[in-house]
Amino acid sequence: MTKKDTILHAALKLVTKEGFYHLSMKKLAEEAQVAVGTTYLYFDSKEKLINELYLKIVADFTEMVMKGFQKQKPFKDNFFTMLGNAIDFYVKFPDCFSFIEQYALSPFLFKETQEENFLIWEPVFALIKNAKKENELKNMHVTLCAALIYGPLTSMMRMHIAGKVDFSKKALQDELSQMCWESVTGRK
Amino acid sequence: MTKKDTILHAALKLVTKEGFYHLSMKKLAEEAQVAVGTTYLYFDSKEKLINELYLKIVADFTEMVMKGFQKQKPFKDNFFTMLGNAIDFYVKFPDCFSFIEQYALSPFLFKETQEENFLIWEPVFALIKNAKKENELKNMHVTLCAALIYGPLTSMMRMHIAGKVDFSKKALQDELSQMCWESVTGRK
Amino acid sequence: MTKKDTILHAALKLVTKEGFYHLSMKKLAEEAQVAVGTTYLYFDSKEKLINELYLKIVADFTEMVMKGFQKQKPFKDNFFTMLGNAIDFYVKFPDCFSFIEQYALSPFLFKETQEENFLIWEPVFALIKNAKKENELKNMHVTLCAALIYGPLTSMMRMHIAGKVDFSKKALQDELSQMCWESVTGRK
Amino acid sequence: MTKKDTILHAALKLVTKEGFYHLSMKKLAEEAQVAVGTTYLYFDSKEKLINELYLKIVADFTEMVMKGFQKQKPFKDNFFTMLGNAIDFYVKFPDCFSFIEQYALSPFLFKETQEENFLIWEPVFALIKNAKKENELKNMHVTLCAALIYGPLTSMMRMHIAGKVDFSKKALQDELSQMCWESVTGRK
DNA sequence: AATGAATGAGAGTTCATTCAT
DNA sequence: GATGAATGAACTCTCATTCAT
Repeated sequence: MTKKDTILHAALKLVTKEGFYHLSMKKLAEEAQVAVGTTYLYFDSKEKLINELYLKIVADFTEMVMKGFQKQKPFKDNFFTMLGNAIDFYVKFPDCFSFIEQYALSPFLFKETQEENFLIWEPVFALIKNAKKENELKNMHVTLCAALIYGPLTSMMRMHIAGKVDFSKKALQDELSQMCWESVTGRK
Repeated sequence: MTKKDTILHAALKLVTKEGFYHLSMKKLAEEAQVAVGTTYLYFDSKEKLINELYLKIVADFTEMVMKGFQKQKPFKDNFFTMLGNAIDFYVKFPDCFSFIEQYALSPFLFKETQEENFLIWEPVFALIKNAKKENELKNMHVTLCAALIYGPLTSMMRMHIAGKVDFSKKALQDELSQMCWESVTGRK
Repeated sequence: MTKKDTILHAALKLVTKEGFYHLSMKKLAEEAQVAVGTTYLYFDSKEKLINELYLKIVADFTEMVMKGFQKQKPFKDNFFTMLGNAIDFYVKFPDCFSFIEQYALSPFLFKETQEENFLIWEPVFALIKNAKKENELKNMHVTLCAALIYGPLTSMMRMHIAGKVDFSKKALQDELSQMCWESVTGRK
Repeated sequence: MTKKDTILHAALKLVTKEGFYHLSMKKLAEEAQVAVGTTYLYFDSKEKLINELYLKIVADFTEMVMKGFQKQKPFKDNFFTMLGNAIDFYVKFPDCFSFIEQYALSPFLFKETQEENFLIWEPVFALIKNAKKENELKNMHVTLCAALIYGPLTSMMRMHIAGKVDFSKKALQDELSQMCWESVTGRK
């Protein structure tokens, strides 16, 4: 792991544990076991660091989610593949989920537009576009469809992290996938 | 409006506009058009202020959502009433939505347990309990059911606030309600 | 007791208990059971209040110490009378001792000259002047003589207040007087 | 001089000049010619700084006073050595005297017990214990004996600092020592 | 490249004082 | 006379950032 990655990793851990509000460059440096000054060799500012971390996580997430996606495959296959991938990613890396959510919700925290808040949604919209062509979905607004897929996932993750439910169980994950599927298609 | 409410109102506005991260007592006082010291006449600390605001919003939300709920009514009526109420509240007071989301997502921002993050979920769980007795819901884990109801709503609101969609439109709201209904019951 | 005295009394109590450093007008008002504003009806400022309290205590002390002093009486009588009076005063009103000491030691706390720090010494110097005429004292610098009388008394009081010794015991008080007497005169 | 010592030195100077009451971290930093933040690199808090300074001064004082003290020497030698040392220390470092006095007199200024107020008395009590074995002292309570030694010294120093007397004069210092000696032993 | 002491603006909070009631 | 809500300057302390080493 490069020193840059070590720092990003430490940032992720601290943000998850204590939140943006309590993240300080000193604590970050300690966690990453480097000097404060070292951080600034790799990142122009705290803000840039956070943004870079966000983009990295989104890229990882997107890559993971798209794994196995094939345009020519039936929509149903792609749907379960991608939703399954997303669940896997979040359950495996709850810190990433936690970070993304905090980032998305903090207005102007470390970003100038709200656009990038929705980068994480890209795969969802890609999937929907794919489905539309096949006329697989119930007739509804595209954002609503996205909300029906991504919303329950985030809610489950929040409860999982809070210890309200154990979302690492395969059965529960499958249940979510199935319910989402029925929800947007109306079919079993 | 009492001075205390003026301050809470200003806090809500600022948190929505700039996020927790940038909320300072000085800016808050300016926004509320009082002196810094005045804030401390009504709240022991910034922390207490934020917590109080959160509890107030949750109380308002809960009250609003429960309006029209009647145990003896058919579950379907209560479902559409409550979900409609929730949508109305959030669309009418997007600041409240934004605040609640930030608060819930911030680990240990100003709270020691994660319990209170889920106060906002109370009405949802109340509704589900109500439904269980009538055997109206698809067979699924209770938290999943809650996620299928509350998740899409929050996702829609996020997109609404980001300007991705206009969720103030009655048609779209009804669509969400209908889709959620189908999603958790499997019936039209 | 007039309201003014009530306030002074509260100030004395608080300064003794928590020290100048922690004395606030709000706490003072609470202790005196008046409104903060009321304090300012009787004293122009915190500073003036403290100064007035100091002068009052010094006046009380001086009056008490001089009680029974008579120029025509033998020096020895006056010596034991006055030193006894001083001991009585301090033991009876340890708060006053504590206040005076703090006041005297705080450079420019609430005063512009150091002169008034020594008002409390007046009776001592008066006594010494009285003695000089009678040629009763050992040959020594007048300030040293004052120090030999007043110094041990303050030291005993400090230890008394700290609980190191019980200076309320008559035997110990008499011992101090006797030792001081021998110390400045060289006679039993 | 290390930066830490520079800061302690500045604190001592300011406390002497303006008193605890007016000591602010900003003024302290200015006096020490460092940034405010720098102070906090060396001391956790104002409180800790003050306490550390106190302990340092007491240690210096004690070391200085004990210099030349030898158990096997006659008590008289030790008495004059130690008292002379104490006088020297205070006359040479009146700021230290001033600081110690203020610290000792401030109830709960920055300390939780009154115990440490008396650290400065340690050498005095050590000396007395030494004397007791040799049966040199008049028969009196041990605290009274301590008061007869340390009390006049502090009183002289107070008057010296206030400009009432010039205690830097060797003759006056010797006079004090001699008077104290006679006072506690009854012998010349 | 790497360090961490140093910086100083800005944070949350307190408090002597005022003034409309 | 009496009140106490309101003020804002000043307090202690933090922290993103810099720079000499």
